[in-house]
Amino acid sequence: MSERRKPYPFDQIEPKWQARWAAAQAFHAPNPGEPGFDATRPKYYVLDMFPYPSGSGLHVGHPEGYTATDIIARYKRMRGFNVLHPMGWDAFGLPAEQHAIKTGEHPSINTQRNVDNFRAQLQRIGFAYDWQREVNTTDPGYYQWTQWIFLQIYNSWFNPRSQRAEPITTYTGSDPDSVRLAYVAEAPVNWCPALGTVLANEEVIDGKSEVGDHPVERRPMRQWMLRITAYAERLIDELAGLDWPTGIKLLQKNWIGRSEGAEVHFQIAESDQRITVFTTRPDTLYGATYMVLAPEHSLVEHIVTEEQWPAVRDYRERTARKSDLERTELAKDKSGVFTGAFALNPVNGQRIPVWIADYVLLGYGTGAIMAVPAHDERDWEFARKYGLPIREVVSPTPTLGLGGSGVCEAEPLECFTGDGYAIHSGPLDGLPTADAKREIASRLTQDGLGRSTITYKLRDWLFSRQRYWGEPFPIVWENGRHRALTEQELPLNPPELADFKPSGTGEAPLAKATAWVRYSEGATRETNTMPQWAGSCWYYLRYCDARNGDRFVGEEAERYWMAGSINPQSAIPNPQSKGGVDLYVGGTEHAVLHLLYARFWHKVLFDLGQVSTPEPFQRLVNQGLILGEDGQKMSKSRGNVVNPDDVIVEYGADALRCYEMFMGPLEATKPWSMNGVEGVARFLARVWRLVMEENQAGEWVLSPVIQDVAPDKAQLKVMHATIKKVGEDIEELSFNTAISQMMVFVNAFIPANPRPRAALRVLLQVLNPFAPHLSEELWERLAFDETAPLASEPWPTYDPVFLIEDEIEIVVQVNGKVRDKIIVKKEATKDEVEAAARNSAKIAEWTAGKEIKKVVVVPGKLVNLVVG
RNA sequence: GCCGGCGUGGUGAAAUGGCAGACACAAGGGACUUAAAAUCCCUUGGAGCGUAAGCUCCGUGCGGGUUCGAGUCCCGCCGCCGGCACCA
Repeated sequence: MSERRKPYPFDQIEPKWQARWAAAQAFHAPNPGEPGFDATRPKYYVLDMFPYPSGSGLHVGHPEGYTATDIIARYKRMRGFNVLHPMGWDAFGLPAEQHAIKTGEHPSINTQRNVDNFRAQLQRIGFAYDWQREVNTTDPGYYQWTQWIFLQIYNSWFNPRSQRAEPITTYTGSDPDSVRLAYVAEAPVNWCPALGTVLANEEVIDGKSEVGDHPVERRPMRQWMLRITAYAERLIDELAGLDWPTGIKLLQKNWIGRSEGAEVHFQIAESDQRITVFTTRPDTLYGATYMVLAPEHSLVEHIVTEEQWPAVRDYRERTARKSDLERTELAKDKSGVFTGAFALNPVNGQRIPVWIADYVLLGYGTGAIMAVPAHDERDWEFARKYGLPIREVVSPTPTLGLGGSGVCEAEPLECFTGDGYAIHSGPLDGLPTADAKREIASRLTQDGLGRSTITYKLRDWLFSRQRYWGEPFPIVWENGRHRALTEQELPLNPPELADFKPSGTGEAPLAKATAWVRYSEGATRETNTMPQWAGSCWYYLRYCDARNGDRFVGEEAERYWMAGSINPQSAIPNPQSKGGVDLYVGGTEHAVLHLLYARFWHKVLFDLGQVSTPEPFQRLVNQGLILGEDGQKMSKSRGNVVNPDDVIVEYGADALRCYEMFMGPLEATKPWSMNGVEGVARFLARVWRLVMEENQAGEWVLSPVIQDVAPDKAQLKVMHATIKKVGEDIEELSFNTAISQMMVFVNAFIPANPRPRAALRVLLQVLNPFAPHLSEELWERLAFDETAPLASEPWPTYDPVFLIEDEIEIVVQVNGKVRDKIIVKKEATKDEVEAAARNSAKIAEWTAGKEIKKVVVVPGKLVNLVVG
């Protein structure tokens, strides 16, 4: 690209202001107790989802959300808030480790390089971050506290009576290890051979790893788990008070998957064993014609008959070998094997066969079901395939006279899964489904055969990884038992290694550091590391007090930034803030993982009295995806990735910022357009030329048309309308329309001669959050304030008086169609407006010879004449 | 299959139930210039009528409904995008 003249010298003014901000620490927010802290101002905490500093640097998707929060941060500062607006790095993760495996270079070196690059890129965009609060999850001063929080979790249990986490010392049972919020379990896990590690359910997509798309198989392994299921109820209920998009709330709700139903116990015939099932349709109990256990269910070996053993064993092995992917792919074609055992239906003593089948999952409910093929699609399909009986017990309509059970029980022709009325169900007959559920549950409870219960899809969080580049667990093993390190032993640093490869056996890379693993005579360290989510579960808390060496966050700082309270006695939030992070902006990809995990950790810390709000993020906004110029998702392979650095070189950081916001609504998915960037750059150049003009020598000098004259009436209206609209639009995160309004302003003032200084002052003030470099530069050149930068000016106020016209245009409609426009005085009464409308010659034409049946007058807006 | 979200000019989009298309992009025309770039001005939803100022009709995915009035609210479809998916 040939060097062409810049429409305005952004290449000089942007680095100049960035250097000044850095030198002055212009956007540092002091904590309570620090010099410069102003306790009279309310707090505003505006947070970005911190990035993983990848080797490829920023793409234009990053600055979308970051610019939105930056505008809010700068605006709220001007509005008199103490603004917390920090940035940091989610720097543990697989790519750095894989780079280390390839090159032998320690992952911290590569990570540091990437972090430096990301920081430089963000600083070139001119974000108003408080860089003194920068955090890095791989910094020992940070992960020390990640490990510390893990210990809080490890040393707690969930007391079902209080419904909260309590120190493990309050547990009075015999086996505290069985109730800890962090525990070890031998469980079938998602093992990914290619990555050499296990993965959380959430990290497995369609049977393949989310990272790298490698196949994943089930394998039983000893793993650390976090008891997030204990919080299932609260994680759902407490969503209600949050200002989150309803879609995200629903996603979390569905992920947690609460379902109400009942547990029912079935006795195994000729055995002392019993099977407990979970069902949401206990009202169909009379229709249970067989049972199914998950193939891996521990009861299987106790009940299977000798002659069925070979078939059962064979089926179990085949199932175990199947990856999740195969299990999903084969979902359409159900398979199973009869165990040879029979169970007794607790309500009628009927003998029904017990099968195993992989359409029943070990991890959900009790891992066993009663099958009611007449009223469940899956059971229906299975029963048809294996010729099992189908018994109808719910009728879609109240059928009178067919109540007598035992008679006339022809198999139904199709499966009916809706609600209806119980039939062939003894005492339930005739009851609508909801009543039948209640009735049977109370009967089962009375007879000790079952009870009402609630089940969740959510599983406990598999929290260990066989990786090098993660937080080591602050745990040692002695005589087969785990115990916690003391706080004084933190941070526990990972060992130096020459080779970062996983062993491939499922043993973690840390196991290779034998000297490190040996803790003492007879005690060894845990060799797993924590997943990447660990560090991001609490980084927003660390920002509140990022350099605190004694605590994960100082109490006073936490109380102020999270609860808005400067009262040491209580955490009663400031009425201006609902508490928590006031605004959190990030992508939808974190809707269930990060946001659920972080809420869980926060609630544990809240229960333990470590933080003062029950929820971390009060308001959440998802920015939409930015597509490539071709309308496709940006990717290296498509070659449609836009690098913000290139945009800055060509058009400047302010143009990048403004274009990102002008593209469309923040939450919408929208394609990039370089032409669009150019259009916004043109707007900024017009702002520049509103103040500056080029002299004969080609130098930029203050425009002589700028004079200290009073703006005229029309100009005042534009000025005040702009202050009003830009302010309101920022509050609503409607940045694209705010920029439109500023364009209207500029279009109105470009022809003005003389050009009133006062008008320019207003424009620079409202433009500042969007284009901070340009507006500061012009502010300085116009010398509006010799000492203070524009960024610390208060937001201008508007006077509605200037928005009202003396005469207003009224639309006159006939039968809802616009037929004329009339001008009336602003104080005209309804009757006067109506009279004026009737007086219009055009209207007379349209209403000639017709009867005016009705007149609607909307003051200041329109008159509608209804004729017939 | 289930649950969300979205359908408006050539394009990105705007519109507390009250003039559909603000603001931009692209396109076309003009001014300035030796020329180009930059800049400035004008036209630009579709169809039709008029020499002209202008006027008329149609138009927000499709079909109904509520209302004086619907892009906006309600019901039923169609299409696209995202999430979940044997969850008993």
